[in-house]
Amino acid sequence: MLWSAMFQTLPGFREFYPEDCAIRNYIFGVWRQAALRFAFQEFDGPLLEPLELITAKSGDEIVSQLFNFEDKGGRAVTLRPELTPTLARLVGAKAGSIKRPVKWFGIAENFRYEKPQKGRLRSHYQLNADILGEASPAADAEVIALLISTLCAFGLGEKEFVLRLSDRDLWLLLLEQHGLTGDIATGALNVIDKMERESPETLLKMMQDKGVPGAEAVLADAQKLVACTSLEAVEAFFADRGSDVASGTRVSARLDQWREVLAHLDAMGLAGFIRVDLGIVRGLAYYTGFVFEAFQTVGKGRALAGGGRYDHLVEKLGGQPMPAVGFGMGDVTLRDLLEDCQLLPDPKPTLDGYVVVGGGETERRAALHDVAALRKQGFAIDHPLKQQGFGKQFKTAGASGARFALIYGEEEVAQGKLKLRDLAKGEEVLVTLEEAATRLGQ
RNA sequence: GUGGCUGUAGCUCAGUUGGUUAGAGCAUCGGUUUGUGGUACCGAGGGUCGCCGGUUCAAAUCCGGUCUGCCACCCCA
Repeated sequence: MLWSAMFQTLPGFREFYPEDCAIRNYIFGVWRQAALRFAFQEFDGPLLEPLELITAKSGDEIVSQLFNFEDKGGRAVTLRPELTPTLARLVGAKAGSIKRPVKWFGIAENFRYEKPQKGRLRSHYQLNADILGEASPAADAEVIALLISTLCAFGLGEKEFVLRLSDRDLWLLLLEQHGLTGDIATGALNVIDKMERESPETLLKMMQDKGVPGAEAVLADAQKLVACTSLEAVEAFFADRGSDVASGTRVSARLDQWREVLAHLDAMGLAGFIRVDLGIVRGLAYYTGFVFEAFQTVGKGRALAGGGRYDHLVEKLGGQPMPAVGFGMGDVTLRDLLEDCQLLPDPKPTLDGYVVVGGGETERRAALHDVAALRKQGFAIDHPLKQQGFGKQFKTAGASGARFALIYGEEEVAQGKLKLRDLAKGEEVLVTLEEAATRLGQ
């Protein structure tokens, strides 16, 4: 109590007692296994990065949300807020010699200096998976398939989440047809991103504040596009509004890419998860094509993961041009959801045996010898660290969750054997160490 | 960053209009039980009532501040 009164955990940080750590490891394990099955390779980078690496990607405004400081060498550094800049640097540095496509994933602790709230802490873990060096929609589909499959590996299904698929290219084409390009178009996109939450009046005002000409017409079209829930509807929308030949050609080329992604996912049996939803824009300016979000459809609607294509980022961070697509999935929201759906595994440790020892020094030595031998063979064995009565030891053995109690009393040790008690069934057998190992292995 | 709510044992919570030494259940530890567990019974440990200050003869209780957690906004890599 004294210590906890003197030092409390920093705001927005978590501590992992064994039960929590077991859950964390379970989540990491499922993430890793899913990514490896998709033939992604694991990588990692430094927790601490030059501040500039982050601002180069996201702009100077982001500094207010970073855990940044000056190190003893006078360098401006920051705890990493995400893994993508590190990835871009690693891949960019070897862009000329690396085998493509690059399929990499990382499980990283990320930090952000924000006011903590449930589901949004100052430290969280994230699975990141990215494909670099492949511009075709097959790469987008592969990444999306991994995202969906990963969530399914936890036992989640179509009832629990959907994947909302959108496209910044399509939006930019539409805005271009309205004569909007560059910063004005980006500003308009930021407003469109808020269409779900804000009233039409507010949106119009926001558009006008950003200096978007013809804001009313742009918004009217945007509403129609957001209302589309299928690719056919999107096609019809663009066909109805008409356009010049050049623009029309680019729209139809883009729609071909949509068809490819959807066909790919359909062939993998994942079509049921996909929702065409142009309402997803994602605030980040660096996304260049498809953007998507896994959105939970039970309980409180939250985004479980998000990502998209970012074809210019590697080049921007000093490397060579390299198309890229990827996603990030945080552990906090995911764990909350798994808890709500009761999909978390029993956190009890899986012990093979717990030793019960009676008598004196002879029995204790015999037990310790066997403990060491069984552990060496790969079994998880625990034993009492102090002399206790049999009753007490059996109580502990039962509570430990072990499958067997290994009993070393005077009678057993005198015969050079031990008694094996199946703690669930209550059956006991007198066996040698070798026989015990055989039974533990079954 | 802005606004609101919140805080008593490891956990869930009682605690009378301010009034002796702040309680319960669960959990933990010990015992009943130096050769047989989950049940039962007995017992113990564990709190400067989030922290600091103020009012008062007297504060867990009233007032102010502060920190934390939660909710909404902002932001969302």
